[in-house]
Amino acid sequence: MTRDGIDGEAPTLDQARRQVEHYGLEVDPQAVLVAVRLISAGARVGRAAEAHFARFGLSTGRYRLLADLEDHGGEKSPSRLAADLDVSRATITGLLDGLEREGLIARRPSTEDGRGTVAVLTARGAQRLRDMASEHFGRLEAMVGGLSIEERAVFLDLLARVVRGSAALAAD
Amino acid sequence: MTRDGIDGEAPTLDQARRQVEHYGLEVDPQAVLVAVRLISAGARVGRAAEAHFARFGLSTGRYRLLADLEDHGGEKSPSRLAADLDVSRATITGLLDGLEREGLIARRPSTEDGRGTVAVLTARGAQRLRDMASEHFGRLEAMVGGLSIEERAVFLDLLARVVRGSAALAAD
DNA sequence: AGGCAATAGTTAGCCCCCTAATCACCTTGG
DNA sequence: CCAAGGTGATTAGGGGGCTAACTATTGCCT
Repeated sequence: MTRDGIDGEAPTLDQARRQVEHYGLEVDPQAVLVAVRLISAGARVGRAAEAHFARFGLSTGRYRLLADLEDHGGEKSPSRLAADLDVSRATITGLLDGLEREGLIARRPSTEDGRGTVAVLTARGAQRLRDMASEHFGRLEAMVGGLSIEERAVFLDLLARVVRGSAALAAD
Repeated sequence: MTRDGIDGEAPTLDQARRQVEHYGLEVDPQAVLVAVRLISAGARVGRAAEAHFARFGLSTGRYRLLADLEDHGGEKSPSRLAADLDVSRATITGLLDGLEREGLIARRPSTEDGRGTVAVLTARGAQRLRDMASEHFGRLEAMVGGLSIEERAVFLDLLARVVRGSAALAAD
């Protein structure tokens, strides 16, 4: 498991230790390992999610947008979507373009703001969500099936704290 | 903290419950929440990492490649890099292109395989790693600073198991 | 009222990652 | 010994995300 070259994906404690020593730093190798594993895990999970949504002709971003729209009654402005999904407005434009091309959402001008637009979930979009719901949620559940209820609670807590800590990466 | 609209980023248990109910599924909302939070956290951390590496004129992928190269004595074939970093060979080609353009690595033809190339860490590349080491590792350490030693160990374990579970997303 | 900063949305250009297809070279087996 | 299949690397084309810059509209403030 700590072998080299075979699994080739998860960074090891040895690697972290070697690096820290190589530069003569006084940093805890385990802390580095946790950080590196999290970054690596994030990428892996992200790609798995992308493959998952591809089955339904969607991507992670497009699904999140659709689901958020539905949860909000089927209508929302792009700016609001950007804030709620925590991505840039430009990204929302791109996601809406794709979803509109497939007829899963529609854009209509805002009635109360001349600059504004509102994204509307179409019947087709709602249908797509319905069609995939069972398999989608089933797989999500299976993904965390290896953890007990208590472990899940602990994981949620730790994850939230590390995510908060990740601000330290980008700070300044 | 479970309020809506303010933090606008982390999905809530309420949302998960609403969705599951909406489709009349027998799925544990907490399990869904954990999965969704993980996916969302992965994206967030990934973007933070990208911003972090941008400070040094690198990206996550480029840094990982450089670090792996150094840890391996400064030389490795693209295929080997692809396997060890767990990305496609095409991605490695792109990363090497960028790094070569900046003079951080060089490509030279393999001596024992006419098809092969080997990526070599240049002095400039090694220097770049040295220059950023202190800040880089310091920030990584700060990122997980909110967790105690024991919590880090627990987190590593849970993370590994969830990542293993993420195969369930892409399976079939 | 008139000017000007703030906001909504889009566009353009960049990087990362992917898959599929291509070309070159290696290796094996009839 | 040479054809066929395998492997190394690249290219082409796609999607997602970002920032910065641009257009249009709003709304505040003097």
